Amino acid sequence: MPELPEVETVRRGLSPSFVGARIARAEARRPNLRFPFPERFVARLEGRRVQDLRRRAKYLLADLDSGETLAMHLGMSGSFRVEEQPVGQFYHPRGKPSHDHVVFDFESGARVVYNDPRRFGFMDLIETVRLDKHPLFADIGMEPLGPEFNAAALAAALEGSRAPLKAALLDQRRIAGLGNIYVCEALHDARLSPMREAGSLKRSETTKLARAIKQVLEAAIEAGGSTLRDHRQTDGQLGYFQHNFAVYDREGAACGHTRCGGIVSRAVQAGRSTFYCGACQS
DNA sequence: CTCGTCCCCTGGGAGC
DNA sequence: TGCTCCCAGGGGACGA
Repeated sequence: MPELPEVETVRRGLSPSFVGARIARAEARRPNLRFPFPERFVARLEGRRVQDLRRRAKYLLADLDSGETLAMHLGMSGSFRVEEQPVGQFYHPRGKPSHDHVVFDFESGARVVYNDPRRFGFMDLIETVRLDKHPLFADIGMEPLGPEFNAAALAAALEGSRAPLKAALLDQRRIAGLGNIYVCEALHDARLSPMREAGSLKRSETTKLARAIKQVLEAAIEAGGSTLRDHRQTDGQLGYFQHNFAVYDREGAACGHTRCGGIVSRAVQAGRSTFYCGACQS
């Protein structure tokens, strides 16, 4: 599910519950998600106050007053929901598995539940001062909404890459937080072919692309992210940026660019769908 | 190194 | 209805 805009939407939704709050009780309802939970996971959470809730790439980072940071990745299907009035312990509609895997009960009485049917998400506890050097974060590239991101920085990140543009933009070591949806959308916005060799862009093209990436991400955050099936804002609301997709999941539809007249195509790159307009993206 | 392929897992939708 | 097959927002482990 979640790319940068969805994770940022979740961060904003969770902040009122997390920041400044103390975790009175935590619960992991299984030993692992994609990876095992860290040693003594629950014990290291209980009694801790959350000092800040940040985002880096597609990770949520809750800084605890113990000097550790709870790093959370939502994988493909992870979501959080906030229950001001906890609904109950093991509510399984129609007996189906709930996929509620982690529960945070705060002193305030608020409950935050992490749900993840596919369990591609994971959580870890990392010493805060060493976070940037941790293997999960050491190689992650620049934030596209950060102050250091511009056409020159993008050009530098793509320089020398012989990979298709699509694959290079998905590579978290070059740029952080982009996924399949927003890469497709940004490339269409910038009228660049996903098949272009990443290192071959001219300066005018990296300028257009940098602008498109920022614009698409900001618009998606504004819309509360995109809900294809799983993504919810933490209050249960759907995101609605999917209604603004120009190409993603729109194979056969008309290209929205003025006077283009092209049709959206689907191709497979690196095992994943790429949506683009062959008429105006070059 | 850098690239492409496969795989982890569950559920939803299409097609028969 | 109920199969079966295909596909899905991420990214780590491989092998070439």
